[in-house]
Amino acid sequence: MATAARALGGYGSVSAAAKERVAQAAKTLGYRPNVVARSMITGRTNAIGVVLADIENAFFSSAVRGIADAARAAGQHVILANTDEDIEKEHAAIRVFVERRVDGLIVCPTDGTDRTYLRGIIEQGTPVVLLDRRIRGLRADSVGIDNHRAAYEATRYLLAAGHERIGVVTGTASDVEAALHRPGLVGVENLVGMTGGERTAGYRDALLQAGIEPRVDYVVSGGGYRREDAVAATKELMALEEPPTAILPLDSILSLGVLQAVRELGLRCPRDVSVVGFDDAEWTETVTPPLTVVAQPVQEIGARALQRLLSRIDGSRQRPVHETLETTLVERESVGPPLSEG
Amino acid sequence: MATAARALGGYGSVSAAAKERVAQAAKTLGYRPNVVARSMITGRTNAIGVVLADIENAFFSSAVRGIADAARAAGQHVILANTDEDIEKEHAAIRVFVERRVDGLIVCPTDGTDRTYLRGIIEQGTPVVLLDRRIRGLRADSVGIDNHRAAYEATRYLLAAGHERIGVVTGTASDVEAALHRPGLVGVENLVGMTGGERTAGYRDALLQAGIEPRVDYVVSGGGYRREDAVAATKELMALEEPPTAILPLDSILSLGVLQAVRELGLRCPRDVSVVGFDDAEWTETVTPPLTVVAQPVQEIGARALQRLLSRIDGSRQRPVHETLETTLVERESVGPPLSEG
DNA sequence: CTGTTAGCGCATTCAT
DNA sequence: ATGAATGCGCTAACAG
Repeated sequence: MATAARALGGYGSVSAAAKERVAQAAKTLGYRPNVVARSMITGRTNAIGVVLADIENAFFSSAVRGIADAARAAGQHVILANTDEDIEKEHAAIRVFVERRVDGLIVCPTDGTDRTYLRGIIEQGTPVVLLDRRIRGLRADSVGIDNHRAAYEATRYLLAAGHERIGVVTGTASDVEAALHRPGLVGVENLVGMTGGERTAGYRDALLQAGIEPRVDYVVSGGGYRREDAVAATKELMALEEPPTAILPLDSILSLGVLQAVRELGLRCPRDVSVVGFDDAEWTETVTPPLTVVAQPVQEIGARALQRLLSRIDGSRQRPVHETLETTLVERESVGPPLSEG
Repeated sequence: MATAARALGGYGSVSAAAKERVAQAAKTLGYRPNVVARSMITGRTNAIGVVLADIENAFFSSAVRGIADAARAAGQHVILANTDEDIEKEHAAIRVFVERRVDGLIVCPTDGTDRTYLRGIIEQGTPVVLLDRRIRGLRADSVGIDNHRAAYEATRYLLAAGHERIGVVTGTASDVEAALHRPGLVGVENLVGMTGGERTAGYRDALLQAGIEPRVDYVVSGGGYRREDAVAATKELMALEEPPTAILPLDSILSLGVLQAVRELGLRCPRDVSVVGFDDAEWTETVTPPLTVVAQPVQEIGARALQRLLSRIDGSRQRPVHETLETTLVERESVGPPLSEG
């Protein structure tokens, strides 16, 4: 009888009495609904796919934590895929997820992602929310921070401390690196889906507003987002004829690299170089000196992304919204006055 | 015709010619197999559930990375659940996973897990592999390190440096804390599923072997696995009449707390206190001083756990094996000679 | 409100 | 080697 099914499935209308009896019977029989069969009918799997660069990276693991908590509250499951910033892996992961019939996707696209692939997925009916990165011209919500503004404020903070020669250590993929090196840093913000681009633009504009001409050789990238890359980049920076007196690494791993390079060069922070990092990792107040950072509400970014995805899954058809959460500049001890010429 | 199904599903026998034609037709029609329907028939979902305390913790995110890589190679998907060391959440997560018909489970049980719950799951037919922690009397494989030996060696290293008063900062849940405080630390290793217990036993035995009587007041727990707990625990330790000259924090977050406390107390490491931590987190060589640690091959632990799970899923019925991977003592600069009495 | 019927898309019999 | 028929466990649509 279908009444039993209705009672157990929680749909249609069932009398309270019947519902009670069915629940009782189900318990004694040890009945467990078959979720797979249900999914086949309803077309919903209650699973959402999360596609990111690397779960080992603290930024992503915090984001996933936020997503997972919100998902659990909504009865959704989180499936994970790492891309290592590799576009092939990203596409493969997404393809497999839609084949698996996930209800929706949260993706943090790799630098320079082509927007057409994701466009196809969306048009085909799988809702997508972008996390951290944002792709212009794509009908997808996104949740992140105002990267331009965050970098702008960090730079102004350094400027206010008296620094005029400020270096940036970024982790741009090599194929867009060239674009990063145009005179005056013109157009960096247009690099597709690049937080690094937007942040560099914020840095540039703060400089410009202070009447300082941005120097191309002050923006360096080690090629990847690994610490060794940042170490090399920092050494390159400090080997310049006029080395910067302050450095702005664009994520937490890069900050670690900058700090390491500073130490390896026999320099001291903040006496010889000041540093303002991105992301308030667990170790930021334990390193020497405690690191001043731009903190993002990472868990909340994840939670909001899931929220947005849910409303899309529930059929929301409003035009894409780009949600931007507030960052905080956490002042610690890695910024001091610039070293006077010596 | 069933031939098409056979060709696409890759089972039964099909002539090469037919296979070719079917593949062609499938491509032009844009056919995508319905994984959900397939799962209903085969009973396999190609998904494995991973249950751990907190994905934000570097140990777990590395383990998940290892699991995910191995899973991808095997065509399996990884579903995540965080328990926050809460037994209720752990049970709930596991229940939902088996209801979802995952092919298997990798679980890192919370301290003091009752073994009966998992036993039920296993007997009911879902393979389980334990990660990091291990539960005696449970018919499940486990993958981790030799906790006793790792702590034993770390302690001997400290002993060799001349330390005789060595403190331990652990993160035991409060309900088993009492057991940690028996005179002579007798029986700590029997605490169910506790890496902390085994490690404390290793510490105790190294002391004993050196002819030093273990002191109960040198083993402290802040109650949880948070940094603040370790800060408090360390301060408690250093406030003793005869404070230890070296400290052994039992995981990376706790190490951070110990380092922070040392600094807040105005002490210097290793001049005033030496420290040997567990787990080679990304920041260990960037803090001051670079931290000497017992490193575990965490990604590999995850990968091996998945491997073991797969062979169980494929029907292996051999008796449970407990796999133990090698640890490495990474010497850096946080250990020096003990501070002479003064 | 409840019972009956049909069918989701596939894998697996059984024939041929 | 192939085609036809059956059923996995459930929900949806319809009748009563």
